[in-house]
Amino acid sequence: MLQLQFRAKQKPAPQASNVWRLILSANLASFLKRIEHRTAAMWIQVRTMDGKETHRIDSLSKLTKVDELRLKIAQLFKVEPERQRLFYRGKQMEDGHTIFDYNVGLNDIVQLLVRPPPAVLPTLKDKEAELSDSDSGCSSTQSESDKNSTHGDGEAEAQAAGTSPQAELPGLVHPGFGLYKINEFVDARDLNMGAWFEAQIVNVTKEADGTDEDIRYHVKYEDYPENGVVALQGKDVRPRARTVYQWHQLEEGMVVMVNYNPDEPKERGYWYDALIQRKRETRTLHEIYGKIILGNAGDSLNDCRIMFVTEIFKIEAPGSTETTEATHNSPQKRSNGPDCKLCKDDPKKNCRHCNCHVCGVKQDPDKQLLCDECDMAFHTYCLNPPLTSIPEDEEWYCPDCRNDVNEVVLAGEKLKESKKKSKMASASSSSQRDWGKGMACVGRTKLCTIVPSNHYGPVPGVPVGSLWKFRVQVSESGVHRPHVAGIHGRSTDGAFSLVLAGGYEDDADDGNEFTYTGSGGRDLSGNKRTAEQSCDQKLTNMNRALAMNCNAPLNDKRGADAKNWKDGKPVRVVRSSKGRKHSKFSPEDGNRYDGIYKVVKYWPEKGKSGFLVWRYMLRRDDGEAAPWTREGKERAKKLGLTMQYPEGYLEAAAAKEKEKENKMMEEEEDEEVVTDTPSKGKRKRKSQLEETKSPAKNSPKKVKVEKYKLTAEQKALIKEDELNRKVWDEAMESLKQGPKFLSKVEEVFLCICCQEVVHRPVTTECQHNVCKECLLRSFKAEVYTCPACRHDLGKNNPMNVNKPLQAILSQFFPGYSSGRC
DNA sequence: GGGCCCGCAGGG
DNA sequence: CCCTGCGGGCCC
Repeated sequence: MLQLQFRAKQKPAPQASNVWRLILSANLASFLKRIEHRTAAMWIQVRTMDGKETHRIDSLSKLTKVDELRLKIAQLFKVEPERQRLFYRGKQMEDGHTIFDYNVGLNDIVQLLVRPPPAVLPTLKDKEAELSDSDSGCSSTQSESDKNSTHGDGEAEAQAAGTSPQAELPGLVHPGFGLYKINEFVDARDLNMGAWFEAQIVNVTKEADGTDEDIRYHVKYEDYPENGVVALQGKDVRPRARTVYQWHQLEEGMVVMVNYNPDEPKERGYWYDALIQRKRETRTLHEIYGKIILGNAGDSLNDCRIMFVTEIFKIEAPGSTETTEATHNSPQKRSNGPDCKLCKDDPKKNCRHCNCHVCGVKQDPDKQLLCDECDMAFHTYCLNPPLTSIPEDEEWYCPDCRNDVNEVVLAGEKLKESKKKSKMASASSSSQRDWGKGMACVGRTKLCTIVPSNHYGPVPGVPVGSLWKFRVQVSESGVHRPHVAGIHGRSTDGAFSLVLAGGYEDDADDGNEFTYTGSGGRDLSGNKRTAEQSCDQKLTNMNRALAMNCNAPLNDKRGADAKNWKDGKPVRVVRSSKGRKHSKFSPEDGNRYDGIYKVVKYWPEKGKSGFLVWRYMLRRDDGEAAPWTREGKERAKKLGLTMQYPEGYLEAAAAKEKEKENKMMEEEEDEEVVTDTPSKGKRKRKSQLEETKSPAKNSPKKVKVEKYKLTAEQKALIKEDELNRKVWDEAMESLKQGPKFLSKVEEVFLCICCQEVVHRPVTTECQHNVCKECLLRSFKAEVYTCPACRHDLGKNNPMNVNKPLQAILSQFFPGYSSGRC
């Protein structure tokens, strides 16, 4: 069964480099000390299409150009830049753009497809050469067919002139074996590119004593008569696709046939099989992302946006053509399909999509200009000012596209600038500064799903004393989600968490109790995140949210004191090492979760700045010992709580360190040659590194982790869940790993469809757990098999919710079901 | 060491 | 969509 690569953010297990392995086994503490203030820059993963080879590429910036990336790839994969085709989320990456342009995130995977060596490339024009990388010769260019379908009036002609299967309909002849009859309309695969084309069986043959596998179907491709007749095996032929899925029938995990263009992902392309990986739906937007299956070698493109979601076909089962209606009568041609999806080609309807983009009126097609950028049509007389004649230039851009100089410049390139990006500071700023390295501007690579973002109280599995190097990791853990902001909350509800980072001098902290200052009252112009206090704060937004936690009616004039402070809403508190200047309770490094606090009172006051600020007093109310107490320290030791770094961060930092050492060595050698006076200082450094690398010595102390303790009730529920005995056995193995046990439970009870912990779980007879909701969706789409293993579940499956499992999961992850059906 | 200023996430 | 923000790395 295929393992879904979910959300494209799921990271592969890092492949520890040799350097790293050595360093791991050496003196970790001294190494960390050395790199702790060194930035790891940015890193990503590059993987070959077949998934067989993966390398981490270090020392990148988001501003690194694709060209430079190729050089690094060339070193690691031994593939010349010219032969690298790089794909990210289905887009082919082109030189001249940055990896930021393609939205490549930290530790994301870029796919590498290796072109055949230049010698075997036929000498074609550029565009065709590009296509023929994978093309076997079914090569009318795609752009050609596109053009046909955009010229409204030429269409009828083109269709009439094309092969019309209806015209002379030869009868079906059954050869006596095989699944398809002679003259039957089928889809046939192009073996090289993996796409499916409409074809017709002209003959079926089999060797005298051959088996079914030896049957050859001789087909001719309808649109490529020049290819002649091709003999194909059964697996490369199938009944002509005839069922279009409705939007609601599509779901993650289905394998379907879609139209996709690997070279121009936004354009119409060929028909490929695809595994649906993600389905997104908002009020205005329907998106499907899938893994495009390219060829026999198993090559595939991950996470490709399918542009034509209204033309997703069911893959017909082999030989399922007994109801020969569809295959005998004129099957509708897919690629030439005229339809404007908006007006359904109704000639009486005005349509701004397939006709004049200004008036939509379907008249004067000969006076409609097509924009070379957006492909929309415009009546010459609808333009402002109107054009009196057709312009002579080859290219013409409509007013919308022409106004934006950037877009025109980019036209014809592989990447179209997104509106969002064009509004970003980096698009307009002329600054030469490289902001793209390190952790300042990266996004999350994980999302906490075990509690919703509006969850109050502790996050299950995250003990007091947990320590993260960067705020973005605290966000990923679910403890404090905003990247920068100090308070997370909703003004109509309350605050969920806050961070003490010494941002406000007024604040005082004695561990169990601290005062905190609200946000706002600062001038953030100039794209800043913090600034001097420059006007009064108001009790709105996050300030109001935090006030809502206080057990007292809200008062935005004078503040309020809690009646019973412990009855207020709980706030998760994180202390950052930045608070050290003012508070000795801050951690030495990173960000530490210190437990639950409550708002005792809040009031407005004139701050040191002279402006009014809102102030809050919070007091600790948590059963777990505070990290700075002796008990808390012991507990942290038992649980093995150590600084957590982003995945791949230390490896990347180690690699960078090594690179630096190498460079230093080179320089040193140069010096030696020239001056013959080796620098002792540098020599010393090198030998220190060798020491650090040498194994055996100082292997890190094994920390004994406290076992995760199950309550009697939890034990009973697990026992009651007999259907999952094996799964629980596996999970219980992790009890000895303390808090990691909960991660294990999360992992083994992940729903294969939605990739979250199963909710209202149905345990199938094939021993898999799926959310009832997900299973219902599948059945609604008439897919009656197990989403995990495709075992037939039967149309009338009772879908009983596994009650003990639901109960135990709710205990481990309280609140995880909120927001789910 | 200190000023500058970037994307990202989240709320509204 | 726009606004906000107790990060974090660059560059002087």
